[in-house]
Amino acid sequence: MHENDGQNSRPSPNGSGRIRDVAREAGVSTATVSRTFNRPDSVKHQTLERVFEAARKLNYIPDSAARAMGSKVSRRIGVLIPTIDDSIFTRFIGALQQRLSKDRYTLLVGVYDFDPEYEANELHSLIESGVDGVVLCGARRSNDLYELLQGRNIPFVNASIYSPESPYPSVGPDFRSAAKELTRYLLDFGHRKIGFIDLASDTNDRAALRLAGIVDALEPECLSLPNERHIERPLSFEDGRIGLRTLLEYTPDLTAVICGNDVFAIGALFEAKDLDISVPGELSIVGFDNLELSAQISPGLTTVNFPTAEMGARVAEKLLMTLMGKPTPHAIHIETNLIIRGSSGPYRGLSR
Amino acid sequence: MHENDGQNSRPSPNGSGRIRDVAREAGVSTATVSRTFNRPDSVKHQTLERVFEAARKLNYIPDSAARAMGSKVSRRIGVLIPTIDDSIFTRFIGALQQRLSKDRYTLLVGVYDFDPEYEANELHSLIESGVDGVVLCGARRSNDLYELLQGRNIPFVNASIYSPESPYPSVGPDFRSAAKELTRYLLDFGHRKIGFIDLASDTNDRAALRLAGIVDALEPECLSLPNERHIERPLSFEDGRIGLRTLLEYTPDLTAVICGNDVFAIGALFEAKDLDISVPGELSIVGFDNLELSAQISPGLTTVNFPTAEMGARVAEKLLMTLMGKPTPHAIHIETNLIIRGSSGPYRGLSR
DNA sequence: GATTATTATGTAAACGGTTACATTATGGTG
DNA sequence: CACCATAATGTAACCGTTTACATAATAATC
Repeated sequence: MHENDGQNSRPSPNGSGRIRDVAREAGVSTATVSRTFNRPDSVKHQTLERVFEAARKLNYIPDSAARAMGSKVSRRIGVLIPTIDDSIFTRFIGALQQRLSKDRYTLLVGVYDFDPEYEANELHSLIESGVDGVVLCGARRSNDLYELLQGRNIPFVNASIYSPESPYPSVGPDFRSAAKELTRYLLDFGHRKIGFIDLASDTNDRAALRLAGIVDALEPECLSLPNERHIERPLSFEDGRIGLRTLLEYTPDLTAVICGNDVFAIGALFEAKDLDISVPGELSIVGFDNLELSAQISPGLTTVNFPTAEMGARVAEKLLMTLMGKPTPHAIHIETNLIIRGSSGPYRGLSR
Repeated sequence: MHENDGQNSRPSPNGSGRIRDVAREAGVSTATVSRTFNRPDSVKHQTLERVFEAARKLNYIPDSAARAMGSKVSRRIGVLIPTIDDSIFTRFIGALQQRLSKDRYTLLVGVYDFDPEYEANELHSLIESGVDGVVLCGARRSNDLYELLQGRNIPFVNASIYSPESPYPSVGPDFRSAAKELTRYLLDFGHRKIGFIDLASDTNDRAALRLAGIVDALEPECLSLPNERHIERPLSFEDGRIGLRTLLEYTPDLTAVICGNDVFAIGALFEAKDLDISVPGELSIVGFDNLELSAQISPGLTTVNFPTAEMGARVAEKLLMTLMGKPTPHAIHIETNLIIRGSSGPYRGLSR
């Protein structure tokens, strides 16, 4: 009864009405074709085969825009990252992607260059693309953005930060504790004049937390972090070099530098080499993140391992749960651990 | 005459029928709202204002899926890159993105890990997302993919390769000539035992071209590149190290290594340092790409500068032209240039 | 001021799927 | 075998825009 009527069965002139073509070819209705792809177990085995065969024959690729329209769901997740030039973030989105694709979700990436205004733009653009959920980095951002998401009922997760006290869900490390631990490690080596290079802490809460953690460790020793020993720079190897030079300018007897991430730290390491400062003999340099490069370089970089791949998987899972209406922990802690390599050691006196 | 009728003017329960809400609020038809955003000069100034005001008030964000459905155009471009872990590609997509956004196009990125099968999957997924155009890397891929694109009339550009003789449009450097020039540079220093580390040349035409270029330079000198001096590895610093170790195992009197990209080269540089081989005294190491890191490291890496940011802009422009139906050159050449730094020099004899 | 060209807006039919609901086939029971 | 529960499929409305075409407003011309 459902066979081709033979008179209008050309597979559409150039690609229009496409699910209909498959339906006609297989001799079923469009609803059945749709079900075949979306809920195969609700379709009789034999019909399934016919539809698959027809789809294959016609080279059918469903139109996700139409799907999104029809179903009110796009199966797309958006993620906003501050930069794509730090492999810590590419690892993260790689892991996100991988986990999401298992549930047939697709990832849309927006990059905002650490600029809150771009971040807002990119979020709008993600929403325009119809994402079902959003992943953000950190928690510090304009209230407007949170309201935008909540107003549209778009679930989201703040990644890269662990903030149980925040009203918003989060998955990430406790940078404050990690920074404290790292600083303690340096203090135990006898370092007293410690410098700090990081991103701008006013727009970046991770940087602010690292700063707080350092102060946490310094205070019991009656030490502090004066302004001239706290440098904020944009992110690049070169800025790590600049950071170190600036620190040394004001504090020539500096004995240790904490860098908010390994990019700065590696830059500082290069600069130390060029300045003929022996590491760790005269200067200890430590970082955050544990990039692949940090293990390769020599001396190896002492750093705080930040398992962003694991974080990506956890974030994805949390978001997927939320999308399925299942409850999830409000804040998930990602463990970091101190990795000690050759770039740090006891203070051994200056040769400068 | 078009004012609210007052009885069903609630701004939609939770976000449905949205362009209608703006239309109602502004007292115009949905067509006018649509025109307001898409061809503002076809709308009377005063109406424009009213619509913008209404849109702002209702926090209107158009639904791009619906737009795509209605207009048959998504204003999305897809790009397929082999990896996101090499900053040469992040620079590239950054530049692409930037140029495309000027024309209000959005970029969708797919990563295929140098695996042709993934590449096919990702291309399907891009098409499913309704991209208006596609950017690929290199030209060597299954015919099916080309047919898929052509069958659907989706314009595309092969980036990272300059192939005027290919039937497909391309924008990129001439790796063969560049490799030849780089090799000549080493030969002129007296190097005769040269090793080569690169990606797998069977699936990667850029690697194949670099290989060909090296051979081009060696042949006139009656030299060749025996198998044991040609290593193919996946892409990572560690694989650069492995590559160098393997080369030295079979050819202990190696005097120079050409790496297909700077990641390998930097890995090799690290390995040389760990093996106490002086660079460039005992061994010259050169690469391709000119990463930020290659200038920072010491010794600085001699390499072939590959302006991927420029390439991104050119690729974007070519694709945009094509989308507007304007003719473009079939193949565009991106200039590379040799950057000489400290990692290469005359052969000065072994201490091994 | 009637007529015509031009500009601004409205009307309604697509676009390609999904899905609630209706209908038909299938299989199990007494 | 009539009856009913269940499984499989079909019908058609709907999602939020765009756009061809129709119509209304405005400007230009005589």
